[in-house]
Amino acid sequence: MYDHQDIEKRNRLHWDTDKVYQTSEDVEKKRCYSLVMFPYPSGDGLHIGHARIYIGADIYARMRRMQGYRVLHPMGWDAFGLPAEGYALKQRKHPQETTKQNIVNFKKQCQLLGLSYDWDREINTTDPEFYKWTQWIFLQLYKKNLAYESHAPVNWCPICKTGLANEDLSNGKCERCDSAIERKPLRQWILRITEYADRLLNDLDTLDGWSDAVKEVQRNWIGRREGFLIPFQVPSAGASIEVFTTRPDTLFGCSFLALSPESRHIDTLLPYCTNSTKIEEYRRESYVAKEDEEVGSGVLLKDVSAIHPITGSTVPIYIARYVVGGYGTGAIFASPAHDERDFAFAKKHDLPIKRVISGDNMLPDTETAPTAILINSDTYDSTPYEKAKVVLAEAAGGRKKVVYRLQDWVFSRQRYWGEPIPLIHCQKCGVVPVPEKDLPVVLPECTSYEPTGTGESPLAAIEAWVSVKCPQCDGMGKRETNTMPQWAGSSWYHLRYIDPSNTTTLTDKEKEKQWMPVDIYTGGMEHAARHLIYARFWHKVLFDINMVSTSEPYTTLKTVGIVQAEGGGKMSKRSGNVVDPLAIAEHVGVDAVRVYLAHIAPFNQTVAWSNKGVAGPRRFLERVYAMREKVKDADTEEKITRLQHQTILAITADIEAYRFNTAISSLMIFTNALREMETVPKSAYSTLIRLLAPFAPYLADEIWHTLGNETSVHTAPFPKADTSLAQDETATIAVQVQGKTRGTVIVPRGSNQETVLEMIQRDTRLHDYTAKLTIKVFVKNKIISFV
RNA sequence: GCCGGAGUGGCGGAAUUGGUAUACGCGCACGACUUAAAAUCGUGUAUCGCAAGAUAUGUGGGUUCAAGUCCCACCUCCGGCACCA
Repeated sequence: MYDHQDIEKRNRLHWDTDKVYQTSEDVEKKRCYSLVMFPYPSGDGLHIGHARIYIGADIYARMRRMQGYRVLHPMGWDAFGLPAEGYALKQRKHPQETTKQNIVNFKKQCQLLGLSYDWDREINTTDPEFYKWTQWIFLQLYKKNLAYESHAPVNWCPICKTGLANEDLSNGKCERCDSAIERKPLRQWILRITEYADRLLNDLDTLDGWSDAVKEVQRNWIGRREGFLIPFQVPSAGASIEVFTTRPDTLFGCSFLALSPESRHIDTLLPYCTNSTKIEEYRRESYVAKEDEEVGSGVLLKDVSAIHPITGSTVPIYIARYVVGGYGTGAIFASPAHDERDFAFAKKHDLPIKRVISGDNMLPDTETAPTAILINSDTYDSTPYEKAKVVLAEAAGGRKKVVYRLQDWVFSRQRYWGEPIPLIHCQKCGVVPVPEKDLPVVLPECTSYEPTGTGESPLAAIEAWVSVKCPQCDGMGKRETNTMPQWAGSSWYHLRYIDPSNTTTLTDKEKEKQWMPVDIYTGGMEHAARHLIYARFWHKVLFDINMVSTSEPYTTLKTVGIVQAEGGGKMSKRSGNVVDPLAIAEHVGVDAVRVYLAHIAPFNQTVAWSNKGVAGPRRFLERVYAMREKVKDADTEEKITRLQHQTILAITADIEAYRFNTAISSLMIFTNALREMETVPKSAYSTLIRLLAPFAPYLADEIWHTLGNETSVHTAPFPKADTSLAQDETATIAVQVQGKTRGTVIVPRGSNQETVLEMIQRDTRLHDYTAKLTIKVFVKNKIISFV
């Protein structure tokens, strides 16, 4: 038995003092920027999910380093935001203090796991020297008119007491505290991400290293739809309502208009309605959080009506919650026979349901025809419906319009623990950006930082901080008191690792060119529609202002599968089934935990933890360790040489593709082969140890030193395969009869059909099977098939 | 409902372009060592069958000399989005 704790301690010390993982800046070398999604340093410390991500990326980075690449493999802390602030509130401490403690703990845990980060490049989003540049980027967005102030209703979490972006919701609830979301008109800073929607969508096609799963999530999230804007006049109010539709072909089936409660048209029409009280009441209710919305709810706007743009007939107008405010124009025309929701509404309010497309409708007991045509549509009858879309849209005075499900990014939070938005409100000059020389705008110290719930940030109460001279007119101004969301720092942090202590710019341009884009980015799937969209957005903005040299930040993306509790299901403190990787490591050693996680399943696949399973990798490592006593300087048998080169090929390819599970299998097969030998040739063993090094860095380095090496195995060259030596000299040919495999014959590699037949004839059993049959197919080195 | 992903032994899983299904590991069984147990080492382990052999990759079809892999239909599970017009 090896003493893992002793080995880990000594080698950690040696790695540290010898700076084994320092980033090489030698531009002659091939480069590898291996980035992991940095964590929010939670009070609970590093969990098994973190471990799986970090270990995977670490295995990759370690192999690249040994292969002679200059490797940038850094780590940092995403420490602003609601979770950090919530934790501090619970502890009744200042977030600055708890964050600091948590980072110390988290960093120690990373080091225990043997992760080969270059700690000289550690970053922290809450460090003023870091968020100075987060604020700087905000100013660039502001200058480019990509940040704007709005008073429109936004998602409001009554528990977190802050406005939230759409991305922060899950099933209409607060993603953090699961409480029902309200709509609240609020002064907000919003980023115009929709301006970049098409580029965010189209450039997905250039990301060959991303999985289709992630790209699909992003495509769906962006939700690009092509349709038309159709104007409906409301003469009595002198107004015109534009509706968005993808189905102008159903215009003749229009039986009402529906407006979202958030539609500005409501304000215009309200004075002309005789039931304005009821409408206002309905509207007010819409802002309150709802568990289950009643199907078909809505109120008629009495005594105002619209004119159908083609037929000229009168169309009633409703206020209805099923129309989403932020999508399209927040107003629709309803064609109940051809839309499920319109149908439900029409049924409830007793409105006409008129079929206008043959076969395509929501009415029961009808079939859907593939080549539908218009019916009940006056002179347009018989027009194919696809064609009718354009024809009727034109007839109605409509125009083409592209809309997105993606909405602009609500970027301000009414909370304390975030980057202050670097703007000043001046009575005379309006909104004035903080001059770049005055950055960072440092988050003020305070004793009480609880959220107020009034729609104002706690910062608003810190008079001494808020009051500031206007940079333009020198008059009295007030600082913007909203802070940035949690996702700000992570939208650009990959650039700071490149040049973490630069005081004049966010990252040196020359260095940026040396390292960007990130070669391989490893993290959780849960960031597919949030961090990964935000970061791509900011990166494109930085590209447009010539701060970065590529339009995409991350070339290859690897997402990790969830580690479930023993026997399946979610780990939770409540069920007491949380697996602490470091507690397990204390018993079996870090290396065994690493090998276990690598071997257990494909990296991106969900997997259940097994306490028993982790014993296997320890056994394996123990065997590798024990074998060193049989190692002698000796010639290697051909068989072993061949297997060795095959193993190198397999493992190299597997690590490159994040197939760690099969890499470990190959390593075990090679180990088992060596174990059968009386004496193990030193060269083979040395190869084994270097192949093992990325997976089990502690034990590998320990053994490496006992083999007489002075320096670390982690700076030793990774084994290179000789393809010609990896070739088998024989081939096993499957003999199939009528599609069934009846046996095999072994022949020299590359043998022709005649040789194979000869071998079959020597085997009486196979000979009997095949004697009267003819050869249908012969594939060299693989198969011979008789019928 | 829409969009993705996946169904292979008792369990986690393996299988270049269709070419010997079940590698590797866990578990289990038996054996060796031991007074004994643990650990370790060895052997075996898809199912049925004494055997020859037959049957097996979610279900049902199809293409092919040959299908886990390709095509069609369906079922189940997981993830994402969801009153998005």
